[in-house]
Amino acid sequence: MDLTRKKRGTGRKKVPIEKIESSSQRYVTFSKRRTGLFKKASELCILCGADIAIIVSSPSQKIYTFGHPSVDSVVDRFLNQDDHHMSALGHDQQQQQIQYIEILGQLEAEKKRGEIIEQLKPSGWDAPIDSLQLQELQQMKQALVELKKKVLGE
Amino acid sequence: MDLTRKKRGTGRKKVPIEKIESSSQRYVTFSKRRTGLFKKASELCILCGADIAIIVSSPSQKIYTFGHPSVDSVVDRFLNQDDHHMSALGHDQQQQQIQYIEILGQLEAEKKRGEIIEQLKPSGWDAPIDSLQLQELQQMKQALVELKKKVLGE
DNA sequence: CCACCTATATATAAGGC
DNA sequence: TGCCTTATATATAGGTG
Repeated sequence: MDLTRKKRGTGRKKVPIEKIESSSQRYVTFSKRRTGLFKKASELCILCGADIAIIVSSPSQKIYTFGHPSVDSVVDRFLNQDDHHMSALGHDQQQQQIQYIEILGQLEAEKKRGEIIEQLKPSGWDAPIDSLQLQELQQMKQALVELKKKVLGE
Repeated sequence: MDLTRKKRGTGRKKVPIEKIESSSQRYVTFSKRRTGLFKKASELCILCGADIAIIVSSPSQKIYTFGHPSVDSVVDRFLNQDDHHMSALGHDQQQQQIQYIEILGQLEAEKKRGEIIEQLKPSGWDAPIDSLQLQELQQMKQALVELKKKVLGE
């Protein structure tokens, strides 16, 4: 072992959260991170007794899935939640989900400036938050806490 | 800053990948890791241009989802795969998925040896599902509202 | 494309407020 | 109940075989 201890590999470097242009590099990253994502999911299942279904569609349309106990069972439970009838509202709200991702990207791209904060200004956003959604809010809030930190100067 | 530099926090400790007994601790971990999982997913979406849908069912049956561009679109593509009509095979393959998780546990326990890994080869599976609706996005929306307020500076 | 390495970037388990 | 800090455990980008 260790015959010459020559430095193989230059170590990890920071990569901005934006689309990777090099297709070959993008594929490598996709492969590694998909594996990591599935591993994280399985750990969450085991540690907390949660059930999870993940469906990933690569740029080339190939589909990969992860499911515990199975993709079916989890998706099925999701469908049986109580509402098959809210499809009309769904569309509008999907935009919110997309926004979440875009905001992540924006903050990442311009975190050095404090100008972004202006752009995020909500006009008259206001909504009653009942206890049921409190947990969800907490989760999402946590998600951007560090981004906020970066924006305010990392 | 750093008036006393007293050591607050003992730092992260290793936690075995097995069910967390303490319900309160389990909840904390579930919350943190779910957030982390969603973040990883969003990064994968951005970095590689992938589309992802994640459905998580907590031990208490509460459902959380992540989707880009939306849970619907991804699940839909999943369903429309040319082979989603082979529901018969699904069952058999589900076993492999379960195995995947179990093997990860073993890996964690015996990672020092390099012989177990050969078995995990997740690829595309299919599932007999009809259609998918969503409503958790409502919560996402609420979350975003709160997040924006936070970013704006409380 | 897979397995393995190294150097770093990130995620997070514990505690303190 | 939440948020923040700190010390570590993990995940991974870049390279090699």
